[in-house]
Amino acid sequence: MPVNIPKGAEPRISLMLRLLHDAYASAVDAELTAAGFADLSGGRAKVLPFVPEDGIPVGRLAMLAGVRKQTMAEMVGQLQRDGYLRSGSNPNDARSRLIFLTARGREARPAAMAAGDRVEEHWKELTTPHLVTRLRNDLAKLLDALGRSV
Amino acid sequence: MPVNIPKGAEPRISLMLRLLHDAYASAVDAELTAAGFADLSGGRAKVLPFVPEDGIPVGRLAMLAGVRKQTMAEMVGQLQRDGYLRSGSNPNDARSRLIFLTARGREARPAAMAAGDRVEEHWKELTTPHLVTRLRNDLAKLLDALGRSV
DNA sequence: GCTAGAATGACAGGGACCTGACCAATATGG
DNA sequence: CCATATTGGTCAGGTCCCTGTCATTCTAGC
Repeated sequence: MPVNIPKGAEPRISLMLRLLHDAYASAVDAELTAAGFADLSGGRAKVLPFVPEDGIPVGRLAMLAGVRKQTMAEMVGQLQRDGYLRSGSNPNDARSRLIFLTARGREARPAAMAAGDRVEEHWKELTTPHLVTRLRNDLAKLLDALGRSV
Repeated sequence: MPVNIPKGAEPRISLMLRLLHDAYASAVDAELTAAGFADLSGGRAKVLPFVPEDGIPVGRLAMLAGVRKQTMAEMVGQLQRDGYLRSGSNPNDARSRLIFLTARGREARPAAMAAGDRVEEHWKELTTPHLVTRLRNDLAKLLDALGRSV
């Protein structure tokens, strides 16, 4: 449980962003464990939804998931080791390899996709659907204003 | 520059929280560098505002800053190495040592406090003051609902 | 007084990200 | 058609934060 900060003066937005992000991540982990994929941590699980049947290169996957390609390469490596993904050669480009889902990966994918949804649903129950929707919109607007298209 | 994610379907709140947090952190770093404290990273800078004249133990500092005491111990170690903090013994408790600001620390403190404010100001200019305030409130409400008092 | 439990913090290790420097293969254009 | 830029990926290293475990010290209840 990641810290309780004392009631008092205005907390920094930065701190709240981090705490909320951490809360999200551990909630996703809990969902995945409950769904029988305990070895699929939140960080790695978010990769699966972006892997199409006909394969995808690592760099593209990184862009979709919003991380650097080095990070994605590491995640994909672990997911391969754990049997969720496999890689094959790319006939159109000898530099890159294509990443595919394995049978286990296909099994886990719906759970991975649902986990995030469940967390957001839970947040809506804890507060109001409106608040969560507004939060999402405000985050998106701010990121857009900062030059990160979302 | 931390990734541009493609316009498209709903981005996960989790992703936006992380991207925004990263944006905040690098903006703070930029402010601190501009203020002449290039060796003071955002992570460490947030410690200074919580160090009172009469000293404070590491664990308490951790609680105030919203991190684990191990993390704070590490940060304090670096800040000591870089001359922003010093530690003395605690007359009331032989287990703990008290952390104090050095002259350099006292110099840096206003900059550290201002940096976060400046970033939030900038965000208000980029969007609207109302949006940022609302975001802050919504984050606080959600954290509260999740059992993290803020 | 003395001992059970709480609190302070140190040590060891891990996870999810990042930047920078680099190589290999492809695409481009003069 | 060959020099150059671009793109796909890897290697090395760093940041910020976490958990778990352990020794030391303080504080109450008996």
